[in-house]
Amino acid sequence: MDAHLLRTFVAVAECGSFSAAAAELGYTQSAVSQQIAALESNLGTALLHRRPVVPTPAGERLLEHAGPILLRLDAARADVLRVVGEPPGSIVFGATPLAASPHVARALTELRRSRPGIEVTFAVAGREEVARGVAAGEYHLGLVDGIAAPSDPLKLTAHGTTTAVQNEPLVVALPTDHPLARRRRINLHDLLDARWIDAPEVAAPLPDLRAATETDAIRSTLTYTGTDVLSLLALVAAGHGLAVLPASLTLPGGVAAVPVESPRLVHRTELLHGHVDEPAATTLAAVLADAGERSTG
Amino acid sequence: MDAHLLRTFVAVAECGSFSAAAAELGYTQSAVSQQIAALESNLGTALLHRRPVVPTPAGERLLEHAGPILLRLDAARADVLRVVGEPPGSIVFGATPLAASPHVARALTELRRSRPGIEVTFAVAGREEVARGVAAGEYHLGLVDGIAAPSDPLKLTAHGTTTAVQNEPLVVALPTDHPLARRRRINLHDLLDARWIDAPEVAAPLPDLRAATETDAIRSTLTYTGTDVLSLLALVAAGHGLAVLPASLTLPGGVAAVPVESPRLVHRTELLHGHVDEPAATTLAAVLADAGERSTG
DNA sequence: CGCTGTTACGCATCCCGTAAGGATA
DNA sequence: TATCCTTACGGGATGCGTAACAGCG
Repeated sequence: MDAHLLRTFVAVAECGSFSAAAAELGYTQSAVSQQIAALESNLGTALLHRRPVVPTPAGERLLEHAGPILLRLDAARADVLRVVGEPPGSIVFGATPLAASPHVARALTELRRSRPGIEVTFAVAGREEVARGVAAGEYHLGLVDGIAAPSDPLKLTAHGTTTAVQNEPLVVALPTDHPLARRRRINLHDLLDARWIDAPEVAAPLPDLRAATETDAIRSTLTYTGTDVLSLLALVAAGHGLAVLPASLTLPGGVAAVPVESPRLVHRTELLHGHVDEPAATTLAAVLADAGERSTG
Repeated sequence: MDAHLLRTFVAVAECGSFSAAAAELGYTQSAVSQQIAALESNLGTALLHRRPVVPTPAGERLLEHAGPILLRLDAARADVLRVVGEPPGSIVFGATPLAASPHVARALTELRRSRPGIEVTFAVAGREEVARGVAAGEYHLGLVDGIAAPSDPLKLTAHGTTTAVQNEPLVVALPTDHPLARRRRINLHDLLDARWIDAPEVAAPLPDLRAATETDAIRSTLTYTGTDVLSLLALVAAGHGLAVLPASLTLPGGVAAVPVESPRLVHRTELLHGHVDEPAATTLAAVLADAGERSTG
């Protein structure tokens, strides 16, 4: 099970085509075919159906491992190089939208204080991209949000250190003219029939809500893949569907927020960093966590 | 960064010798030398000092990643093979000592109920061994204990699914004639000057206590590497040192238990399992967790 | 000198690319 | 027939082992 075999296997599975994967990886179709054959022979089982190219159950299982393994290999390399290389002249800071908005200003203040004159780049991206980028050394620090049971960690495929920065309650965002908009609190089980907006990057991902409510009844007719929270809120205000958001978000007109009472969930923010940035990251995490404590009581 | 290069790197680092690692892996010394050279050239930095053979800082960092990567590769293979292979005719159940004693009987009852007539093997081993064995498919199920902040997960390098089974308070075990033995509760910070027994497999590991108390003052003059709890308690009764244990443990004469009030820590037990055993594991986890709830209030 | 790691060199293997073959729509 | 994956085959690179060499006690 060589690493590059896993890499091409992932590429083939993602592309759904040997030839497309070959083009993407710079191989010939023949080489890709041979590599997949080698992997299947090594494991003694078929991993892909052909025509169409779809993973077998065994292939699905391997896919679950392959991504994290390859990520960790990149993380290992990045980590070793960080030990050897000089400290970076600038800091690249990745954050998911719902993590960035409450924390970016404070993080910048702390970074300016601890490393005067240093150049900082903020990049807002999706959860997987931030986790991957921090592991691979492209970002020095990352802030990732998500929902979880109270005190549970986020389920990230992260390979550096993760530090909890903030836990805060959740709210359901709904149009102000929605019949439930004036409720004092709400139970997600009462909203199983509602229409949800599937906005995995700027709201609680629906799969997480399904897991938390232990049902797959939560359904959506509108998917929003962007990273701009205001756009999502405009959709909510226009009645296209509901979304679960952190309570601290300041909402524009037309959108009401009702605290989620059950199931017990929190919006959690975690700071990720590679090993070498550890001292700076520790104080940064402390500052952010302290701010989180104060703002959420 | 090929997987087998990592494997030989780990072996060399563990053996502290190229030739010993070569013997262990079935290579010649020359091959090992070439492999390490290839890895170092690939990463562009030295990983090992020679004579004596000791990891460089970069090598230390790589070592932190290499173990989990190799484990995960084994886990991936085991997982794929489980999908393909037939369901096992017998179940191998691994557990750490402090996880086994309260749960083994109940787990056996549940396994007998869910799979009548099935043959079950219980193996008591260290934390790393159980986590590794479950990932590699040698054990079908594993119970691992450890200490953690309340609701925090254990820090294991596990690659299957982990489910919390029990959280319970901690006690300090001390001889009945110890001056603090009649206290109603105790703060670990008051015991920094005490003498501790370093028994990582049958008591709270001292490094965890140091991390929790945020000091490295906790020191030990006696190490116990076995997996028999009673032997440790005999050492405690004889005044050789203190140990932190789960509160539910029934203590023999000569040993007193004082609840730990601060820092806030719990003794946590988690069930590990590979993917394929999921249905059985889920109900087993539920049964164990239910029992834990009842026994600890 | 004895031990251990490195370097040189030859050989087997592996792996990719080219090109031909076969299966499916 | 067109597309896509597989197979056959050749050449280059890789990687191991043998053996000679070099540093350290």
